[in-house]
Amino acid sequence: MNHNTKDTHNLFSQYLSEQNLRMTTQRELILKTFCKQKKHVTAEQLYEVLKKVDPTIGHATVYRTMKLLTEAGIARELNFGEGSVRYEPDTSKEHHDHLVCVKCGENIEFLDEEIENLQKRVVTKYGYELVDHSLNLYGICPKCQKS
Amino acid sequence: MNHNTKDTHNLFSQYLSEQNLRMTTQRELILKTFCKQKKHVTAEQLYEVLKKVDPTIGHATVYRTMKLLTEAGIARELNFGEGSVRYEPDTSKEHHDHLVCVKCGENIEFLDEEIENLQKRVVTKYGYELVDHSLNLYGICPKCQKS
DNA sequence: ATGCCTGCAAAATCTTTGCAGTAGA
DNA sequence: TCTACTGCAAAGATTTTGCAGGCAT
Repeated sequence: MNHNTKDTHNLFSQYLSEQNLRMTTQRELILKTFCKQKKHVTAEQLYEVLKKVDPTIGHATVYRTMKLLTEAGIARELNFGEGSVRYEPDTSKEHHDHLVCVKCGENIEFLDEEIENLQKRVVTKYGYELVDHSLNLYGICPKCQKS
Repeated sequence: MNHNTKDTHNLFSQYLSEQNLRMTTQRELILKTFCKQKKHVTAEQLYEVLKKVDPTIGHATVYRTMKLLTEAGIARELNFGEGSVRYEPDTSKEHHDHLVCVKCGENIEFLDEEIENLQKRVVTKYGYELVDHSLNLYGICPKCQKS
């Protein structure tokens, strides 16, 4: 499920040194905390969690580090149209899309090979080179249908 | 292609009176101008166009009206992760998804019945009731591949 | 007249940036 | 040591809200 923290730490260290950047205690802590999260978090939510561990940490550091983690391929930005970006671990090999409940926010990750293949077909048809894609299905979950 | 302006005007008038709201000259102008746009516009871009016709129009009115048009089912919000929301005419009967070039922003609308059906299958599988969905494919267009 | 609507400006969010001091390698 | 990194606060960007006056019904 979750990334193995050691793996991502190595990945991040490698990315940083390639870019002539440094591993710092803050970046280590942010990565570790991010990987522990069970849900897709916003930078702000992650900041709130981090403050409990290290009250001196700053907003900007969280934002800057999440950007780095995204560039390193460790995190992935999700946009559900809420006004702020959410992040999930980016395990490229386990790509998936999202089914979000518009009432309670419950969030299911799914993967449908057929949809993936059809997407590639569309892209090819127009001569594009696929870089990324985002498929969000918005609905009402079984619980919310009852209430 | 575009909505027939008269149709949307009637739709909007009807929606407004249902909600005990009023048709105003500003709302008429915003709707008319929005329908004329060939590309997906942000509220800010639309405001810039509107200012040329009516220099007294305010930011807030554009934002408020686009929200109303969305509720009325005439406009549809698109989020390509740019930081601001774009709007397109929402012709529910002609639903489509988007293929966006990450370099030049060129934007192709497409519809793939098979993908649509597979989406419904996923939603049903999890017991959800489908409300909406958004599929964005990001790639590099043929022109940008060459340069 | 009633009360919705408008433009303006201020506020609210979310995110980025400049700066002076701090700390990795 | 050298220069990237940090926290802070200010600045940016987008969108929302409060208000006093205006306009539709």
